Amino acid sequence: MPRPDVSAQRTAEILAAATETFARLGLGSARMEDVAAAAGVSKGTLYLYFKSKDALVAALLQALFAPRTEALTLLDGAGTAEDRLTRYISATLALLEGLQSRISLVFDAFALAPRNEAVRQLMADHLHAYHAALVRTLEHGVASGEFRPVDTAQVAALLMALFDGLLQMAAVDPEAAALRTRGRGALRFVLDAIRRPPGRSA
Amino acid sequence: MPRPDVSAQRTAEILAAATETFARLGLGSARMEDVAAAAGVSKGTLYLYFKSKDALVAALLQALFAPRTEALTLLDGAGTAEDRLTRYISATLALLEGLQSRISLVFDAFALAPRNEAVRQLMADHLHAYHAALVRTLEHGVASGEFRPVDTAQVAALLMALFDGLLQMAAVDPEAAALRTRGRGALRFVLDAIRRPPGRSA
Amino acid sequence: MPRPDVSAQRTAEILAAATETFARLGLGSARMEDVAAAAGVSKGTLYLYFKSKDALVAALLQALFAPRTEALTLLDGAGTAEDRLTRYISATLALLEGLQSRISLVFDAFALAPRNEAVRQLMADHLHAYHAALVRTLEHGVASGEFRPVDTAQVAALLMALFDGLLQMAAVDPEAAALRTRGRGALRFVLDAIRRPPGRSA
Amino acid sequence: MPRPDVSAQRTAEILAAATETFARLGLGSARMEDVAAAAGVSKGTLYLYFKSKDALVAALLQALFAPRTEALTLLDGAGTAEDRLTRYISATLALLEGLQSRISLVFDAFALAPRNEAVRQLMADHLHAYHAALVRTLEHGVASGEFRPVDTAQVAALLMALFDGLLQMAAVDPEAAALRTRGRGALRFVLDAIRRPPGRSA
DNA sequence: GATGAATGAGGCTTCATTCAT
DNA sequence: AATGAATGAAGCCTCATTCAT
Repeated sequence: MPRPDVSAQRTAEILAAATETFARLGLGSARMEDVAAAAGVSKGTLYLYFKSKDALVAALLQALFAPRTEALTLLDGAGTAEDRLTRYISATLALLEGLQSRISLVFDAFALAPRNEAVRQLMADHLHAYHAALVRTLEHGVASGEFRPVDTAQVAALLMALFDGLLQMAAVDPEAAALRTRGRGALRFVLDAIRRPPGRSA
Repeated sequence: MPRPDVSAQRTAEILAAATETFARLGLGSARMEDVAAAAGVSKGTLYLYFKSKDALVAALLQALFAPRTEALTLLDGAGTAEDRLTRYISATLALLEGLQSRISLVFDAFALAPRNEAVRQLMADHLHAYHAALVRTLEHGVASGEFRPVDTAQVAALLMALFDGLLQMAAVDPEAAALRTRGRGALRFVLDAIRRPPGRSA
Repeated sequence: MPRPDVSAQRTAEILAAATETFARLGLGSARMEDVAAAAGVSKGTLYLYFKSKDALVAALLQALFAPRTEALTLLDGAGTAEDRLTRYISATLALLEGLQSRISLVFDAFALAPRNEAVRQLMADHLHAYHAALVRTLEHGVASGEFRPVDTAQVAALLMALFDGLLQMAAVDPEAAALRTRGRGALRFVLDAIRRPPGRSA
Repeated sequence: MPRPDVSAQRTAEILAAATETFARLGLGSARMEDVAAAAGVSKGTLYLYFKSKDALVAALLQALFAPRTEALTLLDGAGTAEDRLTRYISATLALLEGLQSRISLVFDAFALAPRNEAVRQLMADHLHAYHAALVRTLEHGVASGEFRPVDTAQVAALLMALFDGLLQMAAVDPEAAALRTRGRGALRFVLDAIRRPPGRSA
């Protein structure tokens, strides 16, 4: 009776412990010893699962961004463009709130990006996928007559900037509630601005 | 008669060299040796002007945010609210473009904030002043009939998020031109959304 | 009826793998993991057959020197002293050529000797047996009138130095052919020098 | 009044301490901490003078072989070929006796050579220079009629092997006196063998 | 003030060895 | 017997900081 894949489980445990530890202490200041302690294993064990601190960080950041990238599929789901945007933003805001405690990792990642090709690639890929999905949705809305014929690339960038910016603000001044409120408010603001006035279409 | 304050000049030189060096190598990775070399002084001299690496970093971040805070005075200048916002954004975008090469410092600062009270305070103060100035300007616009009666706090947060978010995106995918273009586009978008329709007021 | 001693066979396999691995990577740099991989067993298994890395090394070096010590019996065989020396040298040169790829082990052993009593003893025993056998043979040659009445201890030391020295040179500058050629040349040189001139005895 | 070149002196001190320490404990087992303690400096200081343990070892081995290479100039001095060989061997034997306590370094070096290009090059260069100088001297002796027309390359190799072999034997069984005695005996033996019989030339 | 050699605490990583399965 | 995951001691190296000159 073989044990369940101990290796994969242990990998996940270490990744979770590393995420918590690096978020708490910072990518640069957290020591591998801290991660080991948090994971309840010895320092040496860490190196059975990850080649180096750098590799652990890379894996961790990948895991950190994966759900955000996955949430993008909501933008290609069913319903009006506005439905999709609303649904996506709800999901993302929930993610970001769950991220709250690990938020400094995102900034560590941004700070690291210019000097770490793996990290830079990871984030660039995420941002491009993000932008492309938003553009698709906005174009769908424009084509269906839901939205005015706006510059979709521009508005997509604006939306991204908006939400990333909110995240940034939340990091410095964490009023947990505000993030969700402001996020929804920001979306409503943009939708109001691009929505085709109902009467005009007649 | 003592020479003009040589000390102050040397302090500024070190600060400039530190800014360049920390931006290039990262707050965590840059060594005091690197800063000394960039400043053209010895390592020991650094400690005559700054008590420690932490103190140097704090001073540097303060200097980094100072011009952005100063630019806020443009929001309280003369002219319509739209004039002021436009003027302020132009100045800020110019600052940000000048910051381009030091952009990762901002992320380092954000990453550091949760674990360094001095840094956190610095950034919180900046954000609060920023927000307050925007709110004042927006309220002025609403009062003067320039803007529709929007939730000024909400729109102020939105504008801040917008510009910080653009900065963040520029860091990962630096199309130098895009920052200014997108910045102006974003402002226009928001202004279009909040501007009172000219005919309606009649 | 138990199978033929599986243990002994496994021990030999591990020893062979260890020899190859330690020769390739060096006594100090090769890891038990490397040996295990080369032997096709797990790391743990190594410790079932050898108490420690040190014990494995000791066993390995013993095995490395054993054939050289065994070859000494050729010096006590039948024939003239010159026959015996020639026969012995041929066998030894063959051994050394077979050793070629493991030659660095010999130097590792020499380097280890002053700090490892077991190794020092092993090598000292070998050298003493070697010297004694050469002296016996040379004395036989002198007694039989084959050789001039040389200082046999001195010539024995010289012969040993000669062959070990050739081995050393081969390690740094491995012209495979040279070892055998130079070895035979060296023996001939010495034999020419100590052989009693044929005419003189009349 | 500038101090005498402190740096060079400190470099030499560290090199001396490293030589002693590595010889005593072995290249692989000695820790940088041991070297630092022997040199009377801190671990960090070592790295101001040598980039890494490897670099320190390389420098040390270079310094170890340098005097032996320099002694080769004696082979190109004045006098008969026999004079020169005798003079060279005396000098070398003196060196080797002085080397006695550091002899295991030589074997460490031989063991390292196949896996460390810098070391291999160093030793190969030394051996080639050594061989070339011996050949020149022997050819001079042959040309002047001092020596029989022997195969000089072969005899040169033989002489080198002889002395290196004696060194090797001394390492395992260090009878300090023996080295010098055996060394001179070996040289005399070879000279007797290659010297042109005085009567024959008539 | 200025220097830069020296320090040593501390981090990352390796690897011989153990032991539960 | 065999395994290989886990351990943790120990080594190399870095770098913020000090201080004698």
